[in-house]
Amino acid sequence: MLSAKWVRDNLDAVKEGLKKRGMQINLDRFLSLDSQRRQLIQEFDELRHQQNVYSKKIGKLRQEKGNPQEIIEEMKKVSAKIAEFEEKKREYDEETRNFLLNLPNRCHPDVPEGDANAEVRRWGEPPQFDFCPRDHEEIGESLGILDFKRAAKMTGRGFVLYKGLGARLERALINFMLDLHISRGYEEILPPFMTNYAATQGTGQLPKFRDDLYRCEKEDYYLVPTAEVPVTNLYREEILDEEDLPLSYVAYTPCFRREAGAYGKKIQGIIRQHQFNKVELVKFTTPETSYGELEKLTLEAEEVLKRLELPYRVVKLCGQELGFAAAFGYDIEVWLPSQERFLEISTCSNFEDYQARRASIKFRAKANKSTHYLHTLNGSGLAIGRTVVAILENFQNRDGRILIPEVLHSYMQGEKWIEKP
RNA sequence: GGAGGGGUGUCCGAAUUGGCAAGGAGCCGGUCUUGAAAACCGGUGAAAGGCAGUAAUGCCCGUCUGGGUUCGAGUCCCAGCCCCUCCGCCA
Repeated sequence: MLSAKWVRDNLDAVKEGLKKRGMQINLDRFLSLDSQRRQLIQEFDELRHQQNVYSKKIGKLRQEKGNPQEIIEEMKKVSAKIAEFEEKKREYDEETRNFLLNLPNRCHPDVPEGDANAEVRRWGEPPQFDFCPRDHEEIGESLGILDFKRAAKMTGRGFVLYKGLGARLERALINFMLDLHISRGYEEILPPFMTNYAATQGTGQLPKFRDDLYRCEKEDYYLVPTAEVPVTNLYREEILDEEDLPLSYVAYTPCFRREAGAYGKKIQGIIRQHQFNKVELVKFTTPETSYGELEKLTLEAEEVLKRLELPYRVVKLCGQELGFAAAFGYDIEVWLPSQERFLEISTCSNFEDYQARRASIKFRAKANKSTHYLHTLNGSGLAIGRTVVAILENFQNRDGRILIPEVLHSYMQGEKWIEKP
């Protein structure tokens, strides 16, 4: 979140960000609340000061065998007043906190105006077919590697079951991506797949996006919607050394999302599921280096598509598409032959200090040992299910077989084709 | 799931019947030394926050977390979290 002080001092930037995001939030209400709150704090602190001074006097008097009864009577009144103020202060603090938790991050000046993303670059050529390309759902079912009906039977709508070479392809992709990122300097994390309330609030999913999460009621634990949540919370409430930054992590987790109210052709098959696999990249950096690191992280995610020989493009996210907690971000979109469009397969974001402030993650500066919030970044590298979609569609043959990308052969015990058994 | 023990700074660790949160290690500087270590001297250290102020600074908060009792809580009471030991269950 942003701090009350920052919002107060940077009203124009906050307004600009809200405008780009197309959001309406009443800042005047916040401002009057904030000034009332500060007035209250001053009076409250003054009373506390009085209490501290006189309490010491009472202690001293008692040691000298004097009678402090008169002061005690007087201080009872002060104490009662403090209790009153405390109640009010709690209300103000709560209201301020609620406001700030529901305020999105600011927008970086480079975030495009309007409601359209801006294309930055393209790689590869969409494949030309001398037949009508089928969509992944049809391909998957006809090859017997995807089973939606039986997944619905054991769980419900929005789940899928991978079989045989389909399951092996999914698993191969997870390992291929992890190995690639590890070889390029990322450290692997295998985190818990559930997080507690504080952690889930730290990255911005709570309280605003409560309805998008699966919750274990008894423990108040949340199934992770992305590895970003546990991995960013690695250092919650910690102070790191500047020399140790940037830190780069890669983590595989399944992701669980309720996705309430999403239907339609665009998200058919395994494009949007309640459970999907993802390999995620997370970085902790200093404020000075975060945008440079975002470029590197994005290229890292692109590298996966290059090696899989899948055509894609990169777009700069406009304010309305930008995540709630992000200040700036790119989408990587892979070519989808059946729909003749690009499909989002990775979002790479710089959260600046928004998550760090929520989760209280700081670093100690080398120069003067002062502490500052660090910057957090993340990006999918990549969403596994959608990568399967892209492979099935882009590498399909007239005869219904699927050519497995060469880099995956060693991960699939030499299999080169997915075909009907 | 049950029983017991514990949580104070970067680390170790005190604080009596409730009354200014010891001491040590470390860190920084110095003396000594060819250089270092050791020793000695001095300094520093209770996070992070918050409020006021141009600032120096002042004040509030702050002993795992949240409540409560009290003029006053590290200390007393209640609830919770985490760690350790033992018992039960268990892939």
